[in-house]
Amino acid sequence: MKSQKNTHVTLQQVAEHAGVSRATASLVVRGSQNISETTREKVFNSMHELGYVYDRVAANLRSKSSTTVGLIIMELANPFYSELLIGIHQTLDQFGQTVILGTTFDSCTIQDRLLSTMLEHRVGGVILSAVPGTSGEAVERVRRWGIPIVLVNRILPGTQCDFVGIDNVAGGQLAVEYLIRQGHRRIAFLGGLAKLSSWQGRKQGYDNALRQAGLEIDHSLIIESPATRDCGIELIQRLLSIPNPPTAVFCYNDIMAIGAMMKMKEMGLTPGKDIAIVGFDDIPEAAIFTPKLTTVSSAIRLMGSHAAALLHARMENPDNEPQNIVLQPELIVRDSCSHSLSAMVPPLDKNLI
Amino acid sequence: MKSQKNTHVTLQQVAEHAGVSRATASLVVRGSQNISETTREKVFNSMHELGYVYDRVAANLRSKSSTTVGLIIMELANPFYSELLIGIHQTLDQFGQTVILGTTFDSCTIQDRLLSTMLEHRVGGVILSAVPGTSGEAVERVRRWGIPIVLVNRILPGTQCDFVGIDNVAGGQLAVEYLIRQGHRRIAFLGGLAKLSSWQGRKQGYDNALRQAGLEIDHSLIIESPATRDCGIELIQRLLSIPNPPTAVFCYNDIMAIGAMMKMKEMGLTPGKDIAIVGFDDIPEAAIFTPKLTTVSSAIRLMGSHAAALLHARMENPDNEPQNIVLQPELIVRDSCSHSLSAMVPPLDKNLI
DNA sequence: CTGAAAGCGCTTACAG
DNA sequence: CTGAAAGCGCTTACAG
Repeated sequence: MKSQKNTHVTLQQVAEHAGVSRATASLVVRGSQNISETTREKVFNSMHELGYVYDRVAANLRSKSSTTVGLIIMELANPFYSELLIGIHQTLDQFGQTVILGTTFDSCTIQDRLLSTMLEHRVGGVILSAVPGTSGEAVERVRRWGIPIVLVNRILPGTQCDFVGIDNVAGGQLAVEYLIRQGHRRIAFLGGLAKLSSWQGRKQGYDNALRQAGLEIDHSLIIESPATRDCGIELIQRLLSIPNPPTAVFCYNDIMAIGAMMKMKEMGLTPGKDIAIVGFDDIPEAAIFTPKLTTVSSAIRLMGSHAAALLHARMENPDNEPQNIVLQPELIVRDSCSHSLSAMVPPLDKNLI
Repeated sequence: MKSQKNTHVTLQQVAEHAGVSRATASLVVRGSQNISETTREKVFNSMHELGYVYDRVAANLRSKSSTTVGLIIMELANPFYSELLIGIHQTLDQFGQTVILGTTFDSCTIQDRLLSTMLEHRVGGVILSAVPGTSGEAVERVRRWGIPIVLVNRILPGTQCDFVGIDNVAGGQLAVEYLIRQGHRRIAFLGGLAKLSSWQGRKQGYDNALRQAGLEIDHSLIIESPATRDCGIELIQRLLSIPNPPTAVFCYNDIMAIGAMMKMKEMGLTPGKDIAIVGFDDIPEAAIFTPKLTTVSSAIRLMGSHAAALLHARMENPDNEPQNIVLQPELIVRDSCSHSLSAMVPPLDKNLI
């Protein structure tokens, strides 16, 4: 009657209206089996008539459950993370969980604050792409509360934890082997911070490929930097002005590769023709740039999807063994490294192949 | 002592440990002024010693408040929306609010479901980029629950609601006037769905600019479509094969413009030289593409930031007049439309300028 | 299948 | 500044 301004209808009121007890109404809302068809209908009718809205927050409090998951990433502006969010959000949605988002900008302080906030919000679990240098204590604090945590993309040494990531070694190797097959001998590894586990992996793959081809590692061709576009722009310039510049560049990630290619074009160079470029991640931008970027796919959405599934499994079964999911990368060949350079480089020693 | 597996510490226990009442402890946690320094310290010490974590969910339930905001957008894969999310998330963060995200994929059914979920989660407010064709009833249902709602980017006719968006008419006019000044006379308006308020605005701006220059509107140059990259690819092809093709194209948004330019390059055409292209939104990709896309900025992050601020203001002051924030667009001149075409087109009649 | 009671962890008055 | 009591909206046993 007086439902002009829907003053909050409670389950209590629904029960009274339907002529049943609160407990019964509660069972109906939660879809219990042991309720007669007629009772169920009576309750549903009352719900609709009164405009009832289930209060998940109250329910969660009482039953000590949770329908939210905390996601902590570096920043949204990086397409890698928005893709990751897409994957995570999509599969969490299927489990009826909603995500609470936090961005660290790679600051440990912010990450600590976010972790606290998530605990205060009683999240059912946390998906964390950890700031490099995160202490094991930080994740322990969360788990001591009985809140499961899965690490994504970035490994945390010394922590027994569910993890999902890409095989960076294989990825790096894939990229550099390809460049070698294209005839390149001087191949740079550009950008990324050496403290990141993903950098170490990719670098390892780079080393492996070079070594297997009998090529020497020239440390002047390996330059560290934050993995930003601007650094890509800056580093390629530096790299091309050294006495004996590389003919190919394996970039730490696509963002850097795109920065590098932009600068090259500005310098009058044609990426893929004058210098070969390979990226890592396969962000959407890689396919729209000219030339289209040859890159190693990180299967980002899939990674997100796995992270969500892993967390869900862990929430159901807290005491299982920690799982490690390592996705296999794939080389996506596009236009940023053609054969045209092979003429200028000497063939490999026969005995090495 | 037994804090191995931190069994949930409650405020009750903190109070006991500190030798104060529950009420006092509660006041301390919330930072009340009327507490003596010594009491405050005692309580804080106990909190740390016991490893207490404030339960925001319980607090919100009791005090009928909320620290979450629902955000409903079309999809995350569209850079426009991830930029919007960045703006919203950032300023909501400053207000201590966290966002619960939902994506509609432009389906009314999904949107209704999301709205319900948000209500069940007791969000303190909703920021909605509404599916075209959303009934006013849907937003009324939310507001009847006393939950404020702000519309972002897409207007909803007949709804009295806070709103923040861009001046699409001015934006369209800016773009087309620029093309006319560059010497173009046959200018297409490519893509977008006519049912979207933003399409109608941009189209209006297009009409205005043409009319003011004394140019006729040729309806064969106006093609509707979903605002996707693939449609951009498809439409440009169709547009260029008509008997008297345009020399310039104003695209509904940047995504379509990029699709169109990709196709043109594939066809051996140089965007900006053979045909001028202007986009709308200024997504990050616009600055990366070759040629760099000349476009109308939607000030996306700012829009998100305003939406968050508006919602916050409304939550504080539910009974104020609904506010309308209309951002002024800006033309970002880059490389996708040069002067080089001006030679091929006749000058404007003098009496029209 | 139902009802009465207790409780999730906090805040809200209100009397001291 | 403090304590005892009630209550936010729900779920959980448990006896019928």
